Amino acid sequence: MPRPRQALLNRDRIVETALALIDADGLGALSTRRLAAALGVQGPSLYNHFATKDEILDAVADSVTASVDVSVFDRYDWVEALRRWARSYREALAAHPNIVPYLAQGPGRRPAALAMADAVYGALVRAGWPPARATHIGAALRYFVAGSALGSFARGFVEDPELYAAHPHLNQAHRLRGHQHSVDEGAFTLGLDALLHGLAAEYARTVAPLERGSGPG
Amino acid sequence: MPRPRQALLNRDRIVETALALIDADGLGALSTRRLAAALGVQGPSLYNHFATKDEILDAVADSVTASVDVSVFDRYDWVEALRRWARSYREALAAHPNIVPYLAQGPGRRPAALAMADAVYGALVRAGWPPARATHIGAALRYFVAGSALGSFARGFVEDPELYAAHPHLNQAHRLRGHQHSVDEGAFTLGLDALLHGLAAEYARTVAPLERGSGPG
DNA sequence: GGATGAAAACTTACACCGCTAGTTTAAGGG
DNA sequence: CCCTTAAACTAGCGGTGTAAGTTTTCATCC
Repeated sequence: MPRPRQALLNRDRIVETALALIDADGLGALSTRRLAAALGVQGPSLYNHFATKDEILDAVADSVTASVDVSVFDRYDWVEALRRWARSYREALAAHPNIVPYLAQGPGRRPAALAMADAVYGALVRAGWPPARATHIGAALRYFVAGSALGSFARGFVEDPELYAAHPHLNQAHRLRGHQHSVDEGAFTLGLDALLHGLAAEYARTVAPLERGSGPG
Repeated sequence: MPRPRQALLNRDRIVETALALIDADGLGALSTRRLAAALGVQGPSLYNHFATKDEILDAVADSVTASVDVSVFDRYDWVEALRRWARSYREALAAHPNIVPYLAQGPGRRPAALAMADAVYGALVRAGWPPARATHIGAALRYFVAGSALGSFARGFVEDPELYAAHPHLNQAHRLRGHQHSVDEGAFTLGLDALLHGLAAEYARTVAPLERGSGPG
């Protein structure tokens, strides 16, 4: 089949299908030939639309990042905005956990990831945090969110009671998988609350005193 | 070459060499053939010592986990123990960042990872945290540590000023790579302090009141 | 409106991948 | 001493990313 009258592929369709395959079978199971087959096409045809497989993965990763709500930074104070952003970020990643190891390498050159970094950093500086501190806070939150989405904590444990016999405190660990959602959710909420609580305390101690009277007016 | 008089391979040598290759060239660059070549041997010979490549990676991951200091849980109160454990954990991972995506999938059946989970969970329960809460705390800390080691935050940004021109707050982002260590370290310290501060606050509110008078005596 | 060049599919092919099967020889136990 | 097991080998299978070159169609310009 030479050039068809109606193009069979376009970047969006490739990205959508790739994400679906990654969700279904994992990052390792995505090959150019399998992806092409799912699109009704031969493997090398993809290279008319993307230069490398990594470029496809970049586009997939950015499509996930794009679904994170960063508008919260315009509508809430920095603590509440961070809380809502972190939740939205985690939801976006948890919906596609298999792409997280790739995505977590950093924003690189992905536009949605850069826009998100910009929004977070900007909001923190606007709130009065010194630039270096704002960077640290953004990084710390990203650490936590990425870690929480990277692999389910609960799914990391095997459903085999015998395995835990030698470990005195893990005798219930084989049940974790059954409570995966509540474990992962509870850990995330606890950690996020603790992090924000701690950050608010530092803000009150180091930033707020300087802010008083330095506002507009 | 048939069975040699002196065995050329053993599991430890394979694991060491694999870790060195992963450190040097990344997880993706480790192939059985390359690993074998580095050991002066043909690819399939590895399968006399490990059943699959994943089994090799499991052993590599566990050798990294094994260097985490969990003795702190016997020597310090829970807050200080968590702080020191998290630092030791992060140091271990940050020394071999390329294996982290694999390792972060959870303990699975790896003995050192299980021993670590046991120590953390046991110490928290001993301190009076309810079991479910202890699980959450261990998970939250692991999220944060794994996220921080997964990819350097600073290294996630490209050293190309033009890329950030469109983002009003990122005009200094291209300098992040140059301050990688201080950025990553600062973010980790800030986040860890905030997390522990928040946890201590919740402990004082919910656990400590019950502990009073319920100790051995 | 016919020539021209780019675009989008194709086929073929290369080097590499994880791993299996079968072979050879040495080591070690009865 | 024999026999099993172990540890290296070679050969090879099906799969991978992607480069190269082919064919045909579409869009554009004189």
